[in-house]
Amino acid sequence: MRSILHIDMNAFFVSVELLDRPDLVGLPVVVGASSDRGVVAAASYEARQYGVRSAMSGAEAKRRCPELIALSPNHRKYGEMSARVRNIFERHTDLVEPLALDEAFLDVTEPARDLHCAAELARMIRQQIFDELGLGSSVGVATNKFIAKLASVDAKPIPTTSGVQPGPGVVVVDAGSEFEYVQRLEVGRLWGVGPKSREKLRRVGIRTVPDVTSMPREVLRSQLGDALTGQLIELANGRDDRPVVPDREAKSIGHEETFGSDITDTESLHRELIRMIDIVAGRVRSGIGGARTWSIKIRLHDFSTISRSRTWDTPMSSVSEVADALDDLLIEAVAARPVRLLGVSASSFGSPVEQLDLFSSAGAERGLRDTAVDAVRERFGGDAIRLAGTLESRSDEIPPRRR
DNA sequence: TCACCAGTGGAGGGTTCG
DNA sequence: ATCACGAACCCTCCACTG
Repeated sequence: MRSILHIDMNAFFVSVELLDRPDLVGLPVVVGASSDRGVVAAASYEARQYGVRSAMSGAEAKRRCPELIALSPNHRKYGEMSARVRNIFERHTDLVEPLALDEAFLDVTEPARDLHCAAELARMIRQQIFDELGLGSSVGVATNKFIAKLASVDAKPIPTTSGVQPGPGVVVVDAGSEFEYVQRLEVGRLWGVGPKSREKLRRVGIRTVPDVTSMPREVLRSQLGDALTGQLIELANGRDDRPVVPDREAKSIGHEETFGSDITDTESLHRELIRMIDIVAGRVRSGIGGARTWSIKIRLHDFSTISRSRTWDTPMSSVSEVADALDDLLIEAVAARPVRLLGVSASSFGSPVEQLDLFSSAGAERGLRDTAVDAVRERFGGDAIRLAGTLESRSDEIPPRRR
């Protein structure tokens, strides 16, 4: 029997900001949404009393709470604080799996023999986070990841119209009561069921978790496919044997941007492509070195999305070689239509095979050049060198659409 | 020549989550 | 027309291999 904790920081981005702004404690504060086009990244519980939620547009949030205070985000600060929180986790176990900056699973089966020891440990960790960092958190304690994650929601503070109730902080779901615990839920709360799957399930009369457990497997499979069906049945029964995996390796690295206004000319498109490959290639080189598969993602004016990819036999990280191949795919796929978004991503990582490059002098030169570019940027900053293809017409650059 | 099997991997489209 | 971004994962089709 495992002991799993799901720890979730309360209103993380806002709470971190308030450490530097104690004058704002107790007020409706959000991070993000500083312009009307932006969205709320995090909301204080006081703001939530007004119905302000994360992912809400800034305009909507201001409408619900006119005296709302909007702070601009500072991701570096959140990353640093997240590392300090993680540090506290790692005093208690090596089995820490971060889900996001503000969330992690801990497998504490080793230090805590049963769930009640685990709950004691959870209270200690919460206390340490509060004492050392001044931040609030909520913990779910259970025998598996899914139930622990659900329980941490129940551990949260409760915003009501008459004030913020503290919330229990730690919630334990006892071994053996997992099934009962999930039966009360709506089907959309199951991990992997988003708006699309929910609608499919609704069409065959499934709205709640008990509906899932009473439905023949074949009906589910016809709607959702094999993988999701298997997972759904497990979760609906309160079972989840996924392990806590620390140090998950990234399987892809990408970058995408929505343009301030749609791009219509091939020249600008080409320039943006090079710029994005350059960004991704830099991250790829600083990681494992190269990637065999490079993909582009295109969103057209009408929101339709196209992806194209090319896979090489050996890992690639040379901007110009990748660009040569992707540019053809891009021009062909776009077919002169207006482009709203462009993205580049790399996957199938491996270290580039040096010997192969050395036999082609052109390849070797390119490899050396990219490495030299990285070295200069390391010393003088990211803007010290920009690829020639991205230099033209900085003046007519369109402002970013977001924020 | 056709059909089949199982496994693998690429391509392209899509969903979900934070 | 739900907002943008980054990442993981899934499905289907298809080609190739033995």
